[in-house]
Amino acid sequence: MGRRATTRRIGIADVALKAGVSHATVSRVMNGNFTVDATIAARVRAAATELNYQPNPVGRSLALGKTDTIGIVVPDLSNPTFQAILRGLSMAAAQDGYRVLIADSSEVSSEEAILAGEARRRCDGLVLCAPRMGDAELEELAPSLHPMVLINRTTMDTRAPSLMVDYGQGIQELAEHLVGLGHTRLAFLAGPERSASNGLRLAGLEKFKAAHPGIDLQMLDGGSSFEAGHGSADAVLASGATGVLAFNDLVAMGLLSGLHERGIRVPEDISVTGFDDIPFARYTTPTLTTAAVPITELGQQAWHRMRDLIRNVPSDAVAEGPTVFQPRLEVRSSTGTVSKS
Amino acid sequence: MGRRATTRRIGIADVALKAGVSHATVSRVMNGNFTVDATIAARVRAAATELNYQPNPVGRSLALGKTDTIGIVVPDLSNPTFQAILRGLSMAAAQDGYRVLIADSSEVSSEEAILAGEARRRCDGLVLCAPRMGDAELEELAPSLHPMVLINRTTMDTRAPSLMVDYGQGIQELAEHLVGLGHTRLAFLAGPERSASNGLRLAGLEKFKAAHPGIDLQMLDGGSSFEAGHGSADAVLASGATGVLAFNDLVAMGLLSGLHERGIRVPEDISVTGFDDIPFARYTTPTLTTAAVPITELGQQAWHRMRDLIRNVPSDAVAEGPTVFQPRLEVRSSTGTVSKS
DNA sequence: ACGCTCTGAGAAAACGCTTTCTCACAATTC
DNA sequence: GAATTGTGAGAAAGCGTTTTCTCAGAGCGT
Repeated sequence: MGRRATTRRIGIADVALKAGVSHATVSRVMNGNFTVDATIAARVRAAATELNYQPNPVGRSLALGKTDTIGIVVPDLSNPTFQAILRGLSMAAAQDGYRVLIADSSEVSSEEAILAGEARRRCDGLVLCAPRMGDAELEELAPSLHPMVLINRTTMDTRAPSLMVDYGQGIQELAEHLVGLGHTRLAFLAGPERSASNGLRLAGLEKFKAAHPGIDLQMLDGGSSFEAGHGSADAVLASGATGVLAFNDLVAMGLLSGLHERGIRVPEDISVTGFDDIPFARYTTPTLTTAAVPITELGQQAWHRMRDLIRNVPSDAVAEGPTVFQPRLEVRSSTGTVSKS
Repeated sequence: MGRRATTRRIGIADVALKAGVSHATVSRVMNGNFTVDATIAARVRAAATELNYQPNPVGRSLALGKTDTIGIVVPDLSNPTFQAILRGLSMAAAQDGYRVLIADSSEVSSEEAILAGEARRRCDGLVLCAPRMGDAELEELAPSLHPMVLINRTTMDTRAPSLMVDYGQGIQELAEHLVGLGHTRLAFLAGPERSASNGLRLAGLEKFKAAHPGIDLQMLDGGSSFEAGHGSADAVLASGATGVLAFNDLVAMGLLSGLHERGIRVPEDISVTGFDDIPFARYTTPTLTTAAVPITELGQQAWHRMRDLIRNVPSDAVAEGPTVFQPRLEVRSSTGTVSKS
């Protein structure tokens, strides 16, 4: 029996005593159950407001079997993409009276499973962003995590909706855009090796290569951060490419900065593209050509799917298969026609 | 009928049954209470792992009177500053096994009080970022929110630690920096009228004016966003100022962009400073001179203070008065010597 | 007047756990 | 050998709600 050191919060019993009724009746009044006589209800309400009574959510949760809270597992809270997902999710959930609990796995993918389970148990559902988690592990975990919404992953467990971004299509459009500007030597600054979304980009680029045999496309190791992009400047220059597809906007911005330091002009000497269209992409110099992903909206959608799951909306009333978000080519000024040299 | 909708989660009773002991004993074993015979403990543990038993956190919370969760109220999750605080807080709290619950007030300050109370009741403590909340309201609310840590606010309730950033000092240093470069006509792009941190900046600038009677310092209405800065470009030009102190980095970046569009060179024609040193500040063109606030560290500190509160560390063992973070002048290339014109 | 349904409110049983209480049994002491 | 300690585990009492069960008493028809 947990004894609180601090002054006991006022509970339903205090209100009941003050109103001269049983706590059952207080509960009924508080929950708008109308099988209570109007005068008594008024008396209870008066007592409640006078004592400033607020029901204890933990007791409530235990009795109702729900917490009005959903969890989100993110690999890295400093990444603008996950920040945006979190924002969209949190705002949409708040509209329906739900709160969001954060579980940041700090890129430690070995912790992800435990973290996810922990968070799930505390909440009514889980949004999982785990780009590095192995397929097998995800598959094994999925049933125990339901209700769950997946971001950029899929699973055999058909109960778990997936929200995907078509990175393959987006990167192809960016590549096509560069080709349209006359570029024939391209380079892709790849993201983290094991990242699922990097895989999708690579697959897209394979298709692109098949469709454009004449184009030279080199693969360069990169990363997913500013620093990675900044550090790749020399490798990019060495590659001789005139058009560079960065893994994402962060990397592109780092690259922009690295090239600037070396006196390379963008887009006159080299064209650079990003991916995601993070808020800052339109304010870089030059402004960044990128593939815009409606990421806040994705966060919102994640909540809507989750809501359907929680409310047990029959699955046939809901789109089956993953929901795919199409990136939109956003041409700005970091790309231009190839310079003849 | 296919599968049963209600697959009851396995609870302590199942483990007790399987191990042939009472649930009290299971609880003892799970909590490392050593008054249990070793062989029985082993049997219980075996049963627990076999059934993959995980204690229900809600039941646990109710019994223990704690949730291992803290809440944070932020006015706007899209603001990089609050994102950074959240990140620092979340990571530090995670180290000690605590999770963070988000309550985004979406700048609706009328909702802040209810939101804060709601979040507080669900959690063991609350970190409050409410720059717009009225002093009186905060004062009234404070006792009911304890344990609480305040960001950039103070209250008479001495139990609530405050973490403050010395915006006044920071803005003075930036102004001094500009004066040192030869600027005599300055402008301050003010933030939101009712924002507490804007007030601190204004107070700092008053001191600055007193110390530098010869300097012309104009106050311009601005805001706190990119768009606000972008939209102020004309007003800035009209002011004739050669050095502009923007409310924060976001505003500065917007201004940079607006000036760029108008063909104004920075820092040759106009010097611009920001505030905060958000991650992107070092990647703008030109890179942004700003006052660096150790904001992630502030988030971390917020947790440490909260932890002391929760653990009931005697207040005399802890620094009294608000903890003040000093911004550090970060000179980059958006400021330069004044051009003679 | 007598049984009948209805209404409304208290008593009590969940919800899933922790922890105090209690007591049987074995191990010590005089 | 009886009284006295320990030891360890079950029974039960919380924690603060919601909700089912139960049952007085009022209103109605015959």
